[in-house]
Amino acid sequence: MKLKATSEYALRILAHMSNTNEDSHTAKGLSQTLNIPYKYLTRIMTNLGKAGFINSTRGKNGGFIFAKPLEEIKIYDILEVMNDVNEDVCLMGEGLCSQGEHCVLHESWSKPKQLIEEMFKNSSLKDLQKSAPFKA
Amino acid sequence: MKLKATSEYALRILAHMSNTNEDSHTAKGLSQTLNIPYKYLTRIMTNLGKAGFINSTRGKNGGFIFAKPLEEIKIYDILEVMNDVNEDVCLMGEGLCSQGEHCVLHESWSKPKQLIEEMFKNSSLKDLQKSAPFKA
DNA sequence: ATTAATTACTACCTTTAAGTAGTAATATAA
DNA sequence: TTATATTACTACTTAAAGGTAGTAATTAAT
Ligand code: SF4
Ligand code: SF4
Repeated sequence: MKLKATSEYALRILAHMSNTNEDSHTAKGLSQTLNIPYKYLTRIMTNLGKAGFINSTRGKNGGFIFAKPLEEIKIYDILEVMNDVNEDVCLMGEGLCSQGEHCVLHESWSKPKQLIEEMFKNSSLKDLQKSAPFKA
Repeated sequence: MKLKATSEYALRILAHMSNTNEDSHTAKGLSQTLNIPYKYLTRIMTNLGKAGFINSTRGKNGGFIFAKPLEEIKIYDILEVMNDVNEDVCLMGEGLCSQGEHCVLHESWSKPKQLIEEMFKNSSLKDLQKSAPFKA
């Protein structure tokens, strides 16, 4: 049970950005601070920009800043952009189950999954702000 | 939140085997019934055999049968063999968090994860027997 | 203008999971 | 003993995720 690397990176980046009061962050700085490969990070940043979470300015003194209030960026939205959401998946595959009957594991699998999904939908970067205790 | 295809296949196969009272199942039959690519399935079966879950006999009338009582085959064991367990992973990566403090999402992420893991550890194929309502 | 610092884009490389192909080994039955 | 039905093994191919390299575009400072 694990998000993909790209999602973890995105969350780390955005959580860290929301954590600090610097108004602008450079790819270089984020890469070093958060230990994420520079080139890979820049691609993620571009995607986060296209998704409307952050704005970027190029050139000297350039960097990234949030494009909207932190409470409007839900964790779920981030995972969606990273192509990392899988709702309603049977633990044995997809579309396997005949409707009506459920195997004994169904609830124990789908309930906790739903809890996590709800959490992702209900929490925003605002919630993470000042609360992500990174080492770096 | 999703197991890898190989794990899903393995669960489907074993759940189905435990579901039917045929004493032996062939790769061909399982492949057709469960809609799993034949060649891929045979490799999975070999692994399940090496893991000690099933026995195989080759040649005419050959096939696969369980190697031990269903209650001794835990879901978790199957996922372990399929290399699909990830305990104690932070939602932002690994080894990131400074000890002692936790971010606001930690519990909402790790608690449900733990529930699922416990379920995997506590339930066996015996539990799935006669309870997996497959279409096929 | 020139230079330096930055993001954006395009294309490639590597690794891992998923899937396929061919053949060898084994067991049964005719 | 030959044919047939099966699993086991080895090697390849494909697809997707993760990661790298080089260069173009943009901005600001000098
Ligand atoms: S009931 Fe069991 S087999 Fe059916 S969808 Fe739920 S987990 Fe899958
Ligand atoms: S507290 Fe938050 S950042 Fe730290 S390990 Fe838990 S989920 Fe990750």
